Amino acid sequence: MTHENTDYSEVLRKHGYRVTIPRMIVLDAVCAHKGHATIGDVQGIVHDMDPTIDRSTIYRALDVLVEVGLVVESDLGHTGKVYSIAGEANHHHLVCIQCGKVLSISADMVATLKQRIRETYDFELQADHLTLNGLCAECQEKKATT
Amino acid sequence: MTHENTDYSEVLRKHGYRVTIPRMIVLDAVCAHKGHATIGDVQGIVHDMDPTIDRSTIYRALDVLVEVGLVVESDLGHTGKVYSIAGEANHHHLVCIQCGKVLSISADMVATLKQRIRETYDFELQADHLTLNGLCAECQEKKATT
DNA sequence: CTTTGTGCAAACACTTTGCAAGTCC
DNA sequence: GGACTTGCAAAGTGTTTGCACAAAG
Repeated sequence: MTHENTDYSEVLRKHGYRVTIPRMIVLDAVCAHKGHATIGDVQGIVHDMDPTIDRSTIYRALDVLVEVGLVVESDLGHTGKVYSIAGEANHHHLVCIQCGKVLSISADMVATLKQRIRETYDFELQADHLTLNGLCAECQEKKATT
Repeated sequence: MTHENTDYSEVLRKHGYRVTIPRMIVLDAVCAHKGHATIGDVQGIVHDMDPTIDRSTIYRALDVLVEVGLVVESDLGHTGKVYSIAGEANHHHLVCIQCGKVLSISADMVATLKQRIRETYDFELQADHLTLNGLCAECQEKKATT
């Protein structure tokens, strides 16, 4: 569930990258902020752990972590890019285009759609962190009242 | 098909906005660039029509047009925000997270999912311009070969 | 004639880059 | 020791804002 057991050092080395403290901290930060961490979130957490780590380093570390596959980058639209530990439970997101609220839905909800799209278009929907936009219950009401 | 027949002047006025040349041109630009226009696209087209129109004006005009509902703003992730004329045919998008390619799929493809999500979560998926991320055929191969 | 919209320029937030010093292997 | 990384500071990007002038109703 955490990344403690995964040999992330190994993964980095395998890709020719070095294992450094800033990278560990950035990885920890993404892990700590369970769920989706915006760049802002990550920067905040990293800053708490070690204020000397530079913003640019965080950007570069995230790039590396995404490239080696330890971290997944998704785009929830409203919020900008978000980062999460790879290999977490499969789940998708309903993002309200009005208020930005995020709901999680189980992967099997979209399983049939996924298969139909694969068959018809030879297009493989994202396994985890698929994002679906729309209106949440409250914002539907707000819109109706207007 | 174009916005010629719609009384867009009326729509603007109804919302308390004035009908101005820059706004018309921005609307024309979105309309001209059939499909999804990025902000860059719009700026380019507008600049061609009238180079004196300022960037800031375009941003403001788009905001207004989206607010009154003449233009729809969606977020395809990779490309950033895109704009399209409201009321065009319903269709959704498959966006490749690798190469950014965009495929269109018909609305009824997701109809059942849409209904299930409405029933289960009281969440109304976007009627048009829903965006689904994943890997296109080519990028699946590329990834497999790697 | 009053209110709203525009162009300009400056401010802004966010991200990227170049480089010397520091760190990992 | 040599190559990769970092921090710093500076340069980009793309977007927003304040304000005097122009235009719409």
